[in-house]
Amino acid sequence: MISDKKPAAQIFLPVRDYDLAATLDSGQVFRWRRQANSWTGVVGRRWVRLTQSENGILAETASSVKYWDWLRDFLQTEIELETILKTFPDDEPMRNAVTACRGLRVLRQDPWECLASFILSSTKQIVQIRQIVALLCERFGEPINWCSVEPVARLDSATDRTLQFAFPTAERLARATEAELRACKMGFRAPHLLAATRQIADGKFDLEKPRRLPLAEARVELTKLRGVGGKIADCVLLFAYGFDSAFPVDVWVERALRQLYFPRRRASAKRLRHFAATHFGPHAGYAQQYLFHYTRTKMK
DNA sequence: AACCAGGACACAA
DNA sequence: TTGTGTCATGGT
Repeated sequence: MISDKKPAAQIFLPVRDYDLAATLDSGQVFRWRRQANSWTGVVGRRWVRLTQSENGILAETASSVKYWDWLRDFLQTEIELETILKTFPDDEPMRNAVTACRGLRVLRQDPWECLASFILSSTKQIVQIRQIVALLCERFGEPINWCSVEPVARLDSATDRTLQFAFPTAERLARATEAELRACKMGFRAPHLLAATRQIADGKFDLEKPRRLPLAEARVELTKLRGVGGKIADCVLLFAYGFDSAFPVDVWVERALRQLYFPRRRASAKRLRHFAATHFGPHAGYAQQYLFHYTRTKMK
């Protein structure tokens, strides 16, 4: 296993209103580790360390890099956050969420990694999803170049080994057995992941197709995959395909909607869906992420 | 020590 | 259409 020890390339991405911590620790991605005010993770086949500063983000990679578009795209540093925030409804819950989570961004992930990760997410706490994904990468992922982390700044010494591997490809996972997957602690999600993986590896499902469809059709398409219902489809549509109006409703968001918008009323599930689909505007998914992170962290 | 977690699915009424 | 049981696993 090759370790360069020191980063081989770096770039400074100037950006304001970007909160790395809120973004990387808000349940969109599951492979990022914090040490001091740096975050280490893997994007595609690249080990990356990001360091927040006042005027932007310093990015360092273990391998040499010529172009950085893949990272700007992943981090979404080029978008005008202010423009998006202005489209949010001007009500008190939304104002509180935005104030509490200023600088939170919706990332643009690889569809396969996002899809597989969220198939593993059902009725799991985020910490546990991280564990499962870590095991999956260590056991089935390709080794990549990485840098060692300073022991002094290291808060989580046992877990950075997983960042020495890329996220496993669908082709590799398709050759795994259900027992091997269950050994990664994913339980009843193992047959789901395996079936979906094979649909993709066998070419029966094209992960590029949803990109070309309107939201509603893309959603139907994704739910053809085993283990993918409406909620997980919405996550992938929002976090990977860039459908900003996709609105995932998990237990936290449902709780937030009932609590913040329908206190002391027994809003039906149908009414809640209608509210979610109409109240939050063209970037509803973005608003959803603020509500999710807000209720999960700030409202205890 | 119960309770709960970024659900999906098959099936009932 | 809405409601139930089931499926594993570990943190709090």
